[in-house]
Amino acid sequence: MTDNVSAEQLRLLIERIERLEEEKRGVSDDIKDVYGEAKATGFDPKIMRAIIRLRKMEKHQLDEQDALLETYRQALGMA
Amino acid sequence: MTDNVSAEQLRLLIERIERLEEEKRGVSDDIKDVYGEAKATGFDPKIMRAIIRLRKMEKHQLDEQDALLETYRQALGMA
Amino acid sequence: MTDNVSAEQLRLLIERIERLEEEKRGVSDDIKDVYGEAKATGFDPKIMRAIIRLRKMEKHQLDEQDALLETYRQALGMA
Amino acid sequence: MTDNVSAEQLRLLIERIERLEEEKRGVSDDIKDVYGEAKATGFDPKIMRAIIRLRKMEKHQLDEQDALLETYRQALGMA
DNA sequence: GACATCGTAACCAAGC
DNA sequence: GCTTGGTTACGATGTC
Repeated sequence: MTDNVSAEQLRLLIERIERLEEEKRGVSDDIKDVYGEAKATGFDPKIMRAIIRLRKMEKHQLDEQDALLETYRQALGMA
Repeated sequence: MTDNVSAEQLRLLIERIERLEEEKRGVSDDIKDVYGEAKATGFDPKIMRAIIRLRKMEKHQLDEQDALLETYRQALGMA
Repeated sequence: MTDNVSAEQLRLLIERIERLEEEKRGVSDDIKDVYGEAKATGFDPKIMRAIIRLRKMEKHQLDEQDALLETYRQALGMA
Repeated sequence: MTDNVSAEQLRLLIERIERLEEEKRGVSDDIKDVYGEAKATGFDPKIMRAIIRLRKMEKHQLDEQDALLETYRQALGMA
């Protein structure tokens, strides 16, 4: 870790991460823009967020139920 | 903040928090004990956790739906 | 788990856990309240948390961590 | 929102947001992958995060924070 | 004993 | 400016 090769490796990894985080921030900004656009069109962002959260939760709950079912199957030895 | 009164206040607040955190750790340990007991009785903790998570999510989703409904009512001016 | 006795046992265990988790949430809320009180008195919660963390942390762990961080910084040429 | 045109608009906006959020999740996963890669190479992800945080942080903020923390420590009689 | 996953806690930013 | 929601980071737990 003290030699130059490792330092260079570390630098590259960190820069890759920083670039990806920037990209991520960009997407976040895009999302914010869409909310702004929606608001300008007359929709209430708060309601939109609630709907999206609910849709996500419904999906998530389905996944959970599947996982639970699978867990039971394994517990019962039904590979 | 530099005087003794404030320092004493700060010390008391911090000690209260530390005591509460200890109490919290105690409850966490109790929970762990119940899982241990359940396991010893032959139940699978993993399944139990899945069930509890699901029950919590179901409740949470009901709350969300209520909140959404309320949001709509407000948006429509139906206090 | 298939017979009624086991099902009843399981139900009781799960309810005990759910009750304990609720209790735990209560203590967490108490902690939050103390922080709120501290903030209202003029103390900075963020710094308070840092202090509590410090008091909890073994000193030598702290030193180790600082040393490692320093090593990395030097490797990257950060003053 | 009550007529079909608005409902359709709303649907499109929500789907755009959901698509962007998925994209964002993808980038987050990429970041996680890089950390995993770094770990496999022998670097400590925790320290890497600390470095990235440092690089992001304005230096004077850092100094201020240290000074304040020091003030509190002295007030509490922590060496 | 190391890895991955999950749950929790802290931090931050946005909205009211 | 205060509060709330979202995100990130950390620690613990269970697994392989």
